[in-house]
Amino acid sequence: MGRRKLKIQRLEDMKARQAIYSMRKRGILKKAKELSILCDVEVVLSLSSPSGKPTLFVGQDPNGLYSILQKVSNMPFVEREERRAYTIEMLKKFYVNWESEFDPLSLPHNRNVDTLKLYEDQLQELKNKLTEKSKILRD
Amino acid sequence: MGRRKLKIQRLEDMKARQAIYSMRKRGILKKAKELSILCDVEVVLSLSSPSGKPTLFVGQDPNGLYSILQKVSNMPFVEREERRAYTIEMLKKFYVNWESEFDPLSLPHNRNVDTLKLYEDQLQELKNKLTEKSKILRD
DNA sequence: ATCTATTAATAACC
DNA sequence: TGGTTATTAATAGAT
Repeated sequence: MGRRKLKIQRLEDMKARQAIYSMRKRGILKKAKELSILCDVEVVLSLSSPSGKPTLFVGQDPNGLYSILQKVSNMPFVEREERRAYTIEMLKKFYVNWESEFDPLSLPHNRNVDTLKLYEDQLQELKNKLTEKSKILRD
Repeated sequence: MGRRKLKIQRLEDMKARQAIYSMRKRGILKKAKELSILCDVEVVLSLSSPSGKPTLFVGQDPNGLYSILQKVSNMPFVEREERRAYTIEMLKKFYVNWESEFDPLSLPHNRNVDTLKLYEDQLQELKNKLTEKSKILRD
C-alpha cells in the first residue's frame, strides 16, 4: 500500500531503511497484537531495528515465550557465541523447513523426533544441575 | 480490511477463530518476511494456532533468534514449569513496559540495568558450569 | 511527524 | 480448504 508498489528487496538507503522500519514495525506489532487477541493464541515477535535496537512483543499468553524458550532451552549451546552455527543446526531439527522461501517453519506436534531423543536424554543431567543452581540462586 | 470492520476481541466461535487465524497468519508472516528483507533486520515470529500447532519464522539473520535466546538464556529459570511466574518477572526486567497496552516492549541498548548487574554476576558462575557441561556433551 | 493517494490485507460469501 | 469481491487498513512518497 502506498503511492507506489515497493519492491521487496533490501533498501540500500539507510535513511529509507530506518523510516520504513519504523512504519512497518508499528504495523506488524499491531497485527501481532490483533492476532493474539482475536484468536487467543500465543504470539512472540522479536525485531531488531537497522541500528540494532531490539523490540519484543509477547501477546496474550506469556507462556508463548515460555514455551518457545523451553524448547530451545533444551540446548545448552545458546550461551556460547562460537556455537552459533551449531545452535542453528539444532533449531533446524526442532523447526522443519528452515530454508523454505516463505512458508512458515511449522512444527507438527506429533512429528517424529527420534533424532532428538538421544540428545534430550543427554541433556537431562545438565538440566538437573541447572535447576539445582537456580534453586540456590533464589534462596 | 474486509466487508466489515472487525472488533478486536476474542472470537468465541471456534470455527471463526481457526479461519481468521489461518488468514491472518499468512498476512503477518508475509509482513515479517518483507520487513526482514527490506530493512535487513532480524525478525523472529512465533505463533501457536488455536489448536496448538506452533509456527516459527526466522527472518534474514538467524542470529536474531540466537540473540533473543541469548538474552533470556541468562535466566536459568526457564526450564522449570513451576517457575513461570518468576520467569515472567525476569523478562519484565529485561524488556520494559511489559504491560503496555500496545506499545512494543522495547529494550534500549544503553538502558540503565543496575538492577540486573547483580543478577548477571550471580549467574556468571552458573553459566560457566553450563559451558563446561556443553563441552563435555559435544566431545 | 502528518497527510493522502494507492496498494494490500482481509471479512463475508461461496 | 481454497477462491472472489467489497471494504477497510496499511503505507510510500510527499509535506
